Amino acid sequence: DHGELVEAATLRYARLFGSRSEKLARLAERRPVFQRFRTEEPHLVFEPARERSGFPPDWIALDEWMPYHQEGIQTNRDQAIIAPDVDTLRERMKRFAEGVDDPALERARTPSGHYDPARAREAIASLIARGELEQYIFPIAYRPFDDRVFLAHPSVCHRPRKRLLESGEHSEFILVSVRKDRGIAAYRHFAITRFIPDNSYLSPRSSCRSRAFPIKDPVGNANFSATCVEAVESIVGERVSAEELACYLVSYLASERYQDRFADSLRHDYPKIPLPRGRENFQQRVSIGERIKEGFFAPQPLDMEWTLGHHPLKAKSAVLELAHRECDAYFESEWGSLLEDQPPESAT
DNA sequence: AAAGACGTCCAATCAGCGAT
DNA sequence: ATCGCTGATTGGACGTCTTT
Repeated sequence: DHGELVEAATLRYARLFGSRSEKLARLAERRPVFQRFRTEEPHLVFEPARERSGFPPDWIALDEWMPYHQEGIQTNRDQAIIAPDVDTLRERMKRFAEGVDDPALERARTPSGHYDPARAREAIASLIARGELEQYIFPIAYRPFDDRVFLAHPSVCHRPRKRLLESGEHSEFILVSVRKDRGIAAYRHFAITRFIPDNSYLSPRSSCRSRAFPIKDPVGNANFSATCVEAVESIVGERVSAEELACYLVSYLASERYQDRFADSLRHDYPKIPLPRGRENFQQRVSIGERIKEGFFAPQPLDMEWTLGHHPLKAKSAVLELAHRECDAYFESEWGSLLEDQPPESAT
């Protein structure tokens, strides 16, 4: 028996950046390097207190807005079963079935605890023999602005996500986000795709997997909770479609202002979005969201550096850039008071 | 049993940096 | 120019638990 805990230990935190000598110099300085902090209920996390308050309590989490959501495709054999087009994939699968040499098939020929190449080869051969191979070839949003096709057959694809494929068939577009992210890079984990996303669409890190929120569920119904739809409709005063609701959410999710302001919360769970203030607010946000959506599907003539998820990109569509600015400006005008929210006093 | 969720861990590769 | 080191990136393996 060590008695009851009377006093918590003093916790101090520092993270140093730079070269070795810079770090040593920083450590050698007299002034304190470490930041003291207190842990906070309920989780008593060993991290300095959040700099800012999180989402306001009445904002609604994305997974509440859109009840059907799933992780993206995880093939475990990208090289073999993902291809730029159907012909390439079909020919490659023929080579796989026939045992013809092809460096792209190396993974598919390597056994692992969860994968038997011999069985996979048999399964593919039989698909080809029955003329059914193409029934399993689907488009995939592999990486940002890099759509491809993949073979959604369980013999070769670790997680083909059958239900997600069905959703994708019904959905005009799909929102892509993540549940959490431990990294230190800015939170930029939001995209709109035409096809169902790969698990690593936003980031290859397994702790930060992409999740698809299709606007229609696997059956083809609007993928929005009845509660949320009713709440929005009573505020707006008329029926709203799945597309409109999705665009409304997009007008928040795509804003870098929003992403930066709530970065701490976004690292721990899904984004949250408030109900609209009124009819006009809803309509304006829907129209901003529509332009963001168009921007994601437009050609990319702008030579500029930006980040989507953890992927640095070198080109951007002019439509998207304009819509992003519009998004930020609107967020600022609507939620300026939240942006001014000062960090709590931190002891040093 | 299969599919889904969600972690840890791993290997290959590469970039930056200071030292040799 | 090369070497060793750190750390990030990338694509994946797999354990464990839950849900279907």
